[in-house]
Amino acid sequence: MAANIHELARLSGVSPATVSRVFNGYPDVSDATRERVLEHARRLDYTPSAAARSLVRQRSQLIGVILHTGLAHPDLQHPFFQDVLVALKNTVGRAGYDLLLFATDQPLAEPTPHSYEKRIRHQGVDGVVLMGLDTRDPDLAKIAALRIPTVAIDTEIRGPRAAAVGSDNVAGARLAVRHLHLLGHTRIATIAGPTDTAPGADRLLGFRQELEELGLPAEARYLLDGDFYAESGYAAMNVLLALTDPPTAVFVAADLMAVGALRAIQEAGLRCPEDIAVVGFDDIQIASLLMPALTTVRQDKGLIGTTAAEALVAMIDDPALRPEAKTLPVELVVRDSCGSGRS
Amino acid sequence: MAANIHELARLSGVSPATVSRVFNGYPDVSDATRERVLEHARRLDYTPSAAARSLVRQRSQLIGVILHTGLAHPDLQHPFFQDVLVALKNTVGRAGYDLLLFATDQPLAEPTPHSYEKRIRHQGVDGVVLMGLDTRDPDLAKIAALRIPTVAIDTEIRGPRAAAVGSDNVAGARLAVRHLHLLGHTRIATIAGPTDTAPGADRLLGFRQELEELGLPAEARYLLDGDFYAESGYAAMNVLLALTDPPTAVFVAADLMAVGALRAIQEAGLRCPEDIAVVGFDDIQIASLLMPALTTVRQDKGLIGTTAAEALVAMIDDPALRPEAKTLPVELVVRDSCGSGRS
DNA sequence: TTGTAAGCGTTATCAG
DNA sequence: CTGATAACGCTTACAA
Repeated sequence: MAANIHELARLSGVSPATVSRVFNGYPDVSDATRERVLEHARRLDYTPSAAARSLVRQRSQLIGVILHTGLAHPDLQHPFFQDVLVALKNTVGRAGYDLLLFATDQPLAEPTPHSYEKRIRHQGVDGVVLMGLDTRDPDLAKIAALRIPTVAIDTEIRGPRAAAVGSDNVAGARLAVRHLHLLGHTRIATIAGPTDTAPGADRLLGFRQELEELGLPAEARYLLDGDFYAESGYAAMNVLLALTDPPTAVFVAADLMAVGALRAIQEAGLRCPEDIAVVGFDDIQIASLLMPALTTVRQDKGLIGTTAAEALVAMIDDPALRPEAKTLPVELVVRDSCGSGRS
Repeated sequence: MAANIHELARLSGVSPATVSRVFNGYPDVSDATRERVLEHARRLDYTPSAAARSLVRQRSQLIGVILHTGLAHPDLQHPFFQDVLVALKNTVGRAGYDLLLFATDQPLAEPTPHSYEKRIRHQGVDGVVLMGLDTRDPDLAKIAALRIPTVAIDTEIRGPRAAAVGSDNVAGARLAVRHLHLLGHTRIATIAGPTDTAPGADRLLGFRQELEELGLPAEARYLLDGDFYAESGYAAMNVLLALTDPPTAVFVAADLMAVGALRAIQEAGLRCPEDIAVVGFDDIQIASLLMPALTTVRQDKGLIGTTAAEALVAMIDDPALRPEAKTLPVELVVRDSCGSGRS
């Protein structure tokens, strides 16, 4: 059915080698020959086989993407990842790569490769992008040891060919806290993300650092845990509101959690920002349309994806390149949920 | 570096053919041999090459996923698609397939395959999933003509090996309208999705059908267009509110648009549901945490993904299987945004 | 500028 | 139960 290079060569009256040259853009083919081959290719609707090409070239033109989608952290479902994925897809696409999304890591029939690290080698991907992996995920080290160009998003990673890309979570958290303090708040709480993720840990770190710099105490009861998802923000805020001396402001480490927090506030008959100010993190699509519009720390998700893609392609192109971690700037977007100062 | 089957065969003292048998789970290998091969494989950390295997088997164990991510419809960014993608990934993963996410279709260097249809053939994917394609996208027909097992999500498609999977959008819309009418509403508007998408068109159709069945007029000024995203819901609702006789209820064809609509209502100093009732569609993660909690038509996104995956795998396994369109049931989830009846 | 031929790492067919 | 051997479709020296 599908024509191959021999068939096309035969019809064009040339050798397969010449056809190959044409399709790989080699200059040393006469224009006449090139035209003839291209013409026949069009008629045959010829498309070279990626498998055959990968085999001989030892290059797959594939970027493996690993998203941890365990039950505990269904990360692909977090809006953050979609934006990054789109940017990634577009940028590597421009460089001639496609994305291979690794499917479940549940054990399959025995001899089938199932660990991420095996799958990476099995598919012979030219580069790897890691998203949503816990900082201490055992796969991290195994993958880094592969010496395949790797970029980890929002995760620390060490290895000769591995780089991390992420937002400046510490600075972002500090920005948020500082802003709240500037507005007059001193009883500032946080609803943190999981501390076994880099964003979770770093945003908490920034929260503490800024509190300390401002001379404010970091009280344990003002320090709640969430999982980055909406329900956990709702639950945590309810705990805060039940305190005898609830905070007047809360730094919520993710917008999605802030949605839940906002609801808890309103359900309690309180108002945001009058009774309690909220600052989120991420600037997801709906942040500006919530009531009140959410003040938040904006991550440039597109830039994260683009940066990761570019770093990856650069590493693939230059085997000697030693990757460096990239921390991208964030920005405080002031809207209504933090009010304009304590009255 | 990476050991191949010959190396492993040599070390194990058998032929490559036997190693192949072991790794493909053929029964006709003595236990002793099998053990020996497996043992050496472990020591070598051997992983078979997907490219070589695809080449000889003419099977890639890859499912191509195409998401239309044009500027007009950044569909991957819609929460709906993430959930579907996760379910898809898990289900096909269990059957031994990985997902190939096709990157940008912007033209690349000339001879490189760039149209989706070419890329599908280039990669030799065993099946294709289409998401977010407009009903009349020209790629649709080309892909369907490929005779590669294909499943289109939320898009009509015709072809011997192509099936559509989607929610019952018509029934869902009717459910919503009927519910509003039951609550006493007669001036019911809709903020529709793009009518060149199946969900957009069908939800509008259902809206109209139910209105007609209820003997209610479908007035043009109560019929607004949106693009499934939040901002468009905000804009459309503002138009509705500016009418001299605004509707008392609105069926919004997507939850994300409903978020915007809710904000417009509140900004106008009106209350939902007291002044205007809202019913959404999708039941996205935050729907239950909005204020008011959103009444909506729930799609089972996981089921859509799973169903698509299963249909695809079934088609791949059985070349004679004629696919049939699958329309999955939806469910009205009553929360607070529609009130409990007109007072 | 073009052709020949070897080889990329597997699997499948056919003997034994 | 196991081993040769011939593909699979392409690229790439090396020759011409």
